[in-house]
Amino acid sequence: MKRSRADMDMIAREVGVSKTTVYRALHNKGRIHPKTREHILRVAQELGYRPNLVARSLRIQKTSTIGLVVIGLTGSFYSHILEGVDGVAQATEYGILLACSYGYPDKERSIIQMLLDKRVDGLMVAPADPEENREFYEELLALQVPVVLIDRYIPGLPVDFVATNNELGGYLATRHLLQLGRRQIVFVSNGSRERRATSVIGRFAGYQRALAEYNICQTVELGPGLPDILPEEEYAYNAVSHYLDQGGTMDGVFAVNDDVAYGAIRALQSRGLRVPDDVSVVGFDNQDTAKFFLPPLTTVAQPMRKIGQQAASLLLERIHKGRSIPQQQVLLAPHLVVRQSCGAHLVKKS
Amino acid sequence: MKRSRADMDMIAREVGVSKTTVYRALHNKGRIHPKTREHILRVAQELGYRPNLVARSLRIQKTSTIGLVVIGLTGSFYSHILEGVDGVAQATEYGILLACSYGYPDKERSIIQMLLDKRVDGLMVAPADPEENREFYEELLALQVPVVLIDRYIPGLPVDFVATNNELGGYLATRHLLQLGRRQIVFVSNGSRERRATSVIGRFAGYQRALAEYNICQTVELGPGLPDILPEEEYAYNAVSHYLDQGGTMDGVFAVNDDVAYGAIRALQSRGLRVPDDVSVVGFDNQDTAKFFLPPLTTVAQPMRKIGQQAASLLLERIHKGRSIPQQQVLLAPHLVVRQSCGAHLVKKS
DNA sequence: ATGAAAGCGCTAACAG
DNA sequence: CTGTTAGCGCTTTCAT
Repeated sequence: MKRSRADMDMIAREVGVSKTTVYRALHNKGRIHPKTREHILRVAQELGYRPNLVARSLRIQKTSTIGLVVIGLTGSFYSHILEGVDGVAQATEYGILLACSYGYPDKERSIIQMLLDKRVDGLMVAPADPEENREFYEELLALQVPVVLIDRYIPGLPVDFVATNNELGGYLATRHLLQLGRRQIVFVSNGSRERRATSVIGRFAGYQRALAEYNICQTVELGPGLPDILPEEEYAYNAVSHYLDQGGTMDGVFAVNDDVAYGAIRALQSRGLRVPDDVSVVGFDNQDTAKFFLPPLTTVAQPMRKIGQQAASLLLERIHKGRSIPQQQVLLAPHLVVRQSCGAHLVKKS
Repeated sequence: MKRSRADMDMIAREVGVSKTTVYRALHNKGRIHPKTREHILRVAQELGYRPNLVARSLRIQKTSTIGLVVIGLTGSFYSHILEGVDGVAQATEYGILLACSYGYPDKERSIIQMLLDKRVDGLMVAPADPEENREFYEELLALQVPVVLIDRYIPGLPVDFVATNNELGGYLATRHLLQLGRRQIVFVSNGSRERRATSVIGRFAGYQRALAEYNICQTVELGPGLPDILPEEEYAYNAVSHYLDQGGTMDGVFAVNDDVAYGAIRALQSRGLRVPDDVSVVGFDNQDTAKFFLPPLTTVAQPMRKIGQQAASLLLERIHKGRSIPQQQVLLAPHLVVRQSCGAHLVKKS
C-alpha cells in the first residue's frame, strides 16, 4: 500500500489550486471552470493518480464492499452462487469479501465479526446451523446490519433470505419416483450436522408430502445414528449398505444431494442391485458433472446462480433503503432433470 | 456502517482518560496501570466497542486484505484453490477480496485497478492471457505491488507464481497411455482462448516429450480451427467427432481437462468406439466427481488446495519482506490417478 | 468559480 | 504511567 504516490494534495500543488477544486474536477461536481477542470484531469492522469478508497470509506462511512460467508467451496454449489453474486457486485462496483465457515457456527461468528470490523456495508451468509447463532443474528438485526441469508435460513428470524424451495424439490423428486411405480422409497441423508439445515429439512418434508399423496404414511430415512463421516458419499455408502445388510429393502431412493446419491448407488451395486432396474435413484443439486455419472443421474436442479444474483440485489436494496422496504423471503423453484438413474427411460409411455 | 456506535473517544470520555490511554489498554502496549487497563477494557466491553479497521487501515497504510482474481468458479478448480487461500487468510487474519475475470483480460485489469484502489496489500491472480496484460503487470511490478500469479503465469515476467507442473502432468498422462501399448494418441484441447494459457501449453509439451521418448514424432491435436464453443465438453465432442468422421483414427486420447475428456468419450461412443477397450482416455484435474464418471476417469490430479496455500503464504511473505526475498516460481508436482477410462485394469500385469 | 477548515477513527511521536 | 498533538487522504460545509 505504499504505491500510488499521488494524492489530491499533490495534484492541487502541481496545478496551483486547492484540494477542493481538485475534488470538484475529479468528480465533475459543483461549478468549476472547464479550463481548470481539464488541466487538473490532465495532471491527475500524468501523475497516475488513483483515489484512495479507504480514505473515502472512512469519510463517507461506507465501503462499497459486502461480506459473503459460505459453508465451503468444494461442492459446486456455493461456487455457482458466488459467481452470481460476483456478477451483480461487478456491475454495481461493489467488492466481495469472502470467507468460509466450513460448517462451524463459531467460525461463522468470528468471520462476521471481522467483516463488520472491516465495515462491510452488508452481509450475505449461508448459516451453518439453524439454531446455534440465532441470538447472534438477532443482535445483528437489532444493530441494523443489512443481512441476507442464502441457501439456508433461521426459522422465525425476521431476516431477508433467498433459497431454493427445497420442499418443492423433495416433492418433485419423490413424486417422480412414485410415478415410476416405486413404492418403497427411502430418503438418504448426509450426517447429523447437515441434517439440521433448513435445506435438508425442506427436502425431507417434500418427500413426506409426496408419499402422503400416495397414501404412504411410512417414511424411511437412512443415515441417522451412523457416525458422521466425510466425504458424504462414504457416509451414504455406509448407510445404505448397513440397511441392506440388515435385510432392508427398497425400490427407490431419494438422496439429499448428488454425492450422497452416488454413495447410495455404489452401495446398491455392491450388494448386487442394479440401478435403475432394481432401484431408481434421484439426487439433488444437479452438479456440473452429474450428467457424466454412471448411470447419468436424475436429480433436482437448483437455480444456483440466480440465488446469488437475487440475494446480492436484495442485499444492495436493503443497504440503500434500510428498513423502508418490507422483509423479503424468496424461495426459488427448482426443477427435475430426468436422466437415467431413475429408469424413466426404461418404462414405456402410458 | 452506522452501527458500532462506540469509538475510542467515547470510551476515553466514559472512563475519564485520554484516547491514547485507551489505545494502550486495548492493545496492551506501553506502560499502563493495570487498574486503568482493566477499567477501560470493561467499559469497552460494555459499550460493545469494536475497532474501526478502515480507520486503522488509513492510518497504518495497510488493510490486511489481499485481492484474489480468478478466471471463474464453475469448475471445481479455482474453488479448491480458494479454500486453500481462505485457510491461510483466516489463520493470519487477512481478508480476501474476490472477483472473477471470466477470461477477459480487460476485465482482469479493471478488477485489479479496483482492488488497488481499495488498497489491498497484495494480489493473487490467475491471468486470463499470457500476453495481453504483460505491460500492465510490468507496471504493477515497477510500482512494487506484491503479486503472485497462480495456476498460469506470464513467460519471462519476473514475478512469483505457483502452479502445477503441467508439463510433468502431460508427460505422466501420455506415458501411461504409451505404457498401456497405445501408439496413436491424440491431444484434445479446449478452444483457442484457453489454448494459449501456459497451463495448456505445458500439458501439450509433456505430451510431446512422452511421445518423443517412444520415438513418435508426430503429434495430433484435435480442436484448433473449430469454432470456440462452450461448454468445453461440447467443443471436445465436436472436435473428436469431426476427426473420426473424416476417417481419423486413434487408440488413446489425452484430454486437456476432465470435461474435455468426457466430451471426447461421448464422441467416441457415439461413433461406436468403446472406452477403454478400443480407445484409452486420460483427463486432467481430477475434479471431485471424476470417479463417478462413466467410465471412472483416469486423470492427472493437481494439488489444488496446496496451490492456494502456497500462493497465499508466498504472497504474505512478499508483502512483509518486499524485495528482500528472491523471486519464487514454484511448480507443484501432479500425480496420475488411475481408474478405468484408460483400461489399465484390463491388461494383465507383465 | 474557488478556497479554508473541519473531521471520519485510529496510530504514533513526543512530552511530561 | 498518561496526555497532547499531528496526521493518514478524502468529503463537505461554509465562506469568499
